[in-house]
Amino acid sequence: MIALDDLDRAILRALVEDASQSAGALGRALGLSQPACWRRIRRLEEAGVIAGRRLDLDQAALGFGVTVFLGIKLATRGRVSLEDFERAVTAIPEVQVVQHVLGRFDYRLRVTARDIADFERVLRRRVMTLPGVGQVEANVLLSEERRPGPLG
Amino acid sequence: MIALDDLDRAILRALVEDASQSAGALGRALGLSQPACWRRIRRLEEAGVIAGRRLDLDQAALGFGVTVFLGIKLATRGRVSLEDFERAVTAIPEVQVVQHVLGRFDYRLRVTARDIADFERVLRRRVMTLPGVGQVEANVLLSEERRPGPLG
DNA sequence: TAATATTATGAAAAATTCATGCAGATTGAT
DNA sequence: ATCAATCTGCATGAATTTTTCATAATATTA
Repeated sequence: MIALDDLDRAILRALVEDASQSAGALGRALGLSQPACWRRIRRLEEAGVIAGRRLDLDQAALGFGVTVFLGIKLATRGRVSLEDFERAVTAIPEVQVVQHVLGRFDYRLRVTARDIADFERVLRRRVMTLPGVGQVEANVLLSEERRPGPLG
Repeated sequence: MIALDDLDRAILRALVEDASQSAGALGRALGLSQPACWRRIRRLEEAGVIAGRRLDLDQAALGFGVTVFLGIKLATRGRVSLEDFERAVTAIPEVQVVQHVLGRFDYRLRVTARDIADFERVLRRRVMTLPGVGQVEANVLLSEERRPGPLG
C-alpha cells in the first residue's frame, strides 16, 4: 500500500472537495511548485488511490427535487433472483446508485423523483414490483453533507 | 428550469462518468467542435446543473477495505439533539457522508473501516454512544454501481 | 564516514487545453 | 422579408498540463 504524507493528504482533501482547481493554484496554496504538486497527483493516480474525476450534478436543478433511499429485502435469496433483480433495476432510469449490501437488507437504491407525489405514485410501485422483492423501506433525503473522511 | 437537448444530456452523462476528458475530445466523440462543446459545459455550469467536479477516491486502496451504512434512530427528537448529534458525528474521522433523512431513521451515515473487525470493535461503539442515539442498524457494502440516472 | 542510489524538488520549455472574438448558418417571431 | 436570438466552426491568445533537466535532500550500503 502506498505511503501518504501530509501533503498528499492535503492534496486529496482539496481535490475531493473541488477537482477543478489547477495543480498550480493548489500547489501555491500548499507551498509547492506547480510541477511538484502535479507529480504528486499523478503518483496518486498511478497508485490507484484516485479512482477518477466525476461531475457532480444538482438533481434539483434538473427537476428532480426529491432523493429517496430504498432498503430492499429480497423474498427469495438464490443467485438467480439476485441477477434478475439487478437486471430489472437497471431498467429504471430514476435509479442513481445500486448497492449490494449485507444486513437486514439485500440492496440499497438511491433514486430521484420530481416530487414526493411522483415518488409515491409511480416509482415506489415500480420498485416494489421488481422480481424477487420482499420488503421495501424508504428514507427521504433532507440534507447531505460530505466529510473528508479518514484523510483529515 | 433550463432546457436540455440530447447533446447536453450526452455531455453530462460522459462527464459524470469521467470528468477528466477534455472538451475537445468529448466534442469530437459527439460530433461537436471544441468551443461548441466547451460552451455547452459552461452553460450547464452557469445554470447550476453542474454542482462541481470531485475526485473519486478508492477507499480500499487507502487501506479502508470496508464500507458500512448506518441507519440511526435518535432517542430524543428535539432540535437540540439534532445539533448535538451532528456536531459529535463530525468529530469521527471515519464518517464519509452524513445524511439527514425522513422515515424509520433520522440519519444515515456512510463510514469506512480497515476491516470488519475494526468496524465492530471501535467504530460501531463510537457511533452507538453518540449523543441522542437510539437504534443503530448496519449494512455492509458488498458492491456499488452508479447509473446515469434520469438523463439516460 | 564516504559513496551510491533513490527520490523529490524547482526552473524552463513543449504540448494541450481552455476561453474568447468573430463571421456565417439556422430558427422563430413580427 | 427582416430582425433578433441562438448555435455553430474557425482562428487565436491565455492558461494549464506534461516533459525535460539539473539540483538538493534522504536513505542505503560499503
